[in-house]
Amino acid sequence: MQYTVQKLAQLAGVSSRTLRYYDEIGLLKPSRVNSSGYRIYGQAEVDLLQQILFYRELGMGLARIKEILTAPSFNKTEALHQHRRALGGQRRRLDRLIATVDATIAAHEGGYTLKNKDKFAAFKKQLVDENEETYGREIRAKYGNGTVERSNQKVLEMSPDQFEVVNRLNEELMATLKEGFKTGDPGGALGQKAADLHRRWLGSYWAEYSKEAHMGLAQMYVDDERFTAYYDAEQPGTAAFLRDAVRIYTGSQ
Amino acid sequence: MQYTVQKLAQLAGVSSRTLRYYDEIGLLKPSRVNSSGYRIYGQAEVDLLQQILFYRELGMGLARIKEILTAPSFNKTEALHQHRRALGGQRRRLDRLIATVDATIAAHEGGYTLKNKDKFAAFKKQLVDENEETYGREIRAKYGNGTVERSNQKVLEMSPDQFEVVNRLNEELMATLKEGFKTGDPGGALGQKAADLHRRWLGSYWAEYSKEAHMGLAQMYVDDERFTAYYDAEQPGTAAFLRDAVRIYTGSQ
DNA sequence: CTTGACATTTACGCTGCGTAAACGTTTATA
DNA sequence: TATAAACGTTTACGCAGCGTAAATGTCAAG
Repeated sequence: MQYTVQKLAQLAGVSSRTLRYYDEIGLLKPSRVNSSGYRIYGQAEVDLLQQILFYRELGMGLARIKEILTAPSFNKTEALHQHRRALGGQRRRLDRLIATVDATIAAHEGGYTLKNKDKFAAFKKQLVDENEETYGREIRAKYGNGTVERSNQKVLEMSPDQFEVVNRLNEELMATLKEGFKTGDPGGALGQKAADLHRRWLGSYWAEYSKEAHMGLAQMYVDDERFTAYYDAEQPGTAAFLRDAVRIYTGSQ
Repeated sequence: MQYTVQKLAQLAGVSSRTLRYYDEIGLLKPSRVNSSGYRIYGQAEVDLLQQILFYRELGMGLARIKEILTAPSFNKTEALHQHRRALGGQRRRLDRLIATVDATIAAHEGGYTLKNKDKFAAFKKQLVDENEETYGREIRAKYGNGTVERSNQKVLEMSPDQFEVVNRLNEELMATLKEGFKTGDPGGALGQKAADLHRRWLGSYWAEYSKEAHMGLAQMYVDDERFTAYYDAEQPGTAAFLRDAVRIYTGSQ
């Protein structure tokens, strides 16, 4: 059985351009080329193409497929395992994305559709209440009722967009802290970046900024075990690292 | 607060190239350009960049992000819903890929590691046995013991690679049948492609091919309700469509 | 005044083809 | 048999989102 590009393309359900491309990169060469320069494929090439398409459907790159299929000694099983790990990573990433999108949608729907307007408000209110319940007394004792009330008010007034920014800032802060902690130097670039992010994150909650208040809050992260637990969740010592970074950042003492 | 490219890049955790690119495509322009041509960004740009990066992390394209952020009237919620649907599709696709890779790995490990050599063999044997149990009597009655034995033997001798090809052929056959069925024309391109795929799929099981045997098998797909159920699973009438396509393909009657 | 660290623009490279242009070959039809 | 339609060929740009030079200008420090 002999096939021209078009025939093989139709048989395999790909475009003729694809076959020419595979020829070009040396992935699938025709068995011969006739006197007019036409590519002629035989049964062996059909079978090989099936294999190529199989691996392609698994989401593998053509270069990888070439390795697997052309080097007979290539360890296909190991390649598959590696690919499987990559896919697993992709899925975890996707799941995270989906969760975030869902949360964002919930916030938007609450915020922008009149029908569910209260939903987002309730969402934020719950956040404020939770915060009050968890940290309220200490923060009020330390910063006074006015500061806390203004902070809560600021959260309640946030638009979904601002809310996103805050969440992103927080995520970035945590990531920077994680990296910075590894360096062990709160005065280093990462430590100071973390302190700066923390200041900006704080700016989303506090109406006015002062170095003293900033430093005071950072100190509380170490003094109050509930804060410590939050920041040390992934890596013990992170809260202290942030406190030290903020101390340097604010130039305290 | 004023930032140059590098500063902003460091602050946001992206490369300066990225910021220039965003400027180039009009996604994020600096607040001003100084006399030396340096890009200067202000607080507003920092905030906008945060939003851009937020949507980027959701896996959105920059063009889409531009729409969302530059057109103030753009329906963000709808865009998010749409994106959510796309992500859902991606996850379903990923899950399918992962299942296939896992199955392939199982076959390979059985086939190639000595330790689990029997596993793949057992896998194939089970397939043969199941087949025997389900269709054995009819097929033996129709084609004789020899044909069935040789078919079973062929399956048992398959390498994992051949196995993959067969599975892929089957998938392609089902897909082509599904599309072809919509056209309602078993003599059309898709119908005949399905018949050809079916022949090639058959070639993986049967030692020798004959038009009569091919046609006979296709007829059985209609006569035997277990076959019919298999092919009609997604769309009733598919088995008959395949029978008709094979009738034309083999030039029977 | 030099050095080094920044900034700028221009432009090619990567993946996996789609799509078009410009042109030769085979096949079917008038 | 002439011609048109349907195929084949090569060359090459385009897509997304930057990475990575290369060539060159600017700024702060020693």
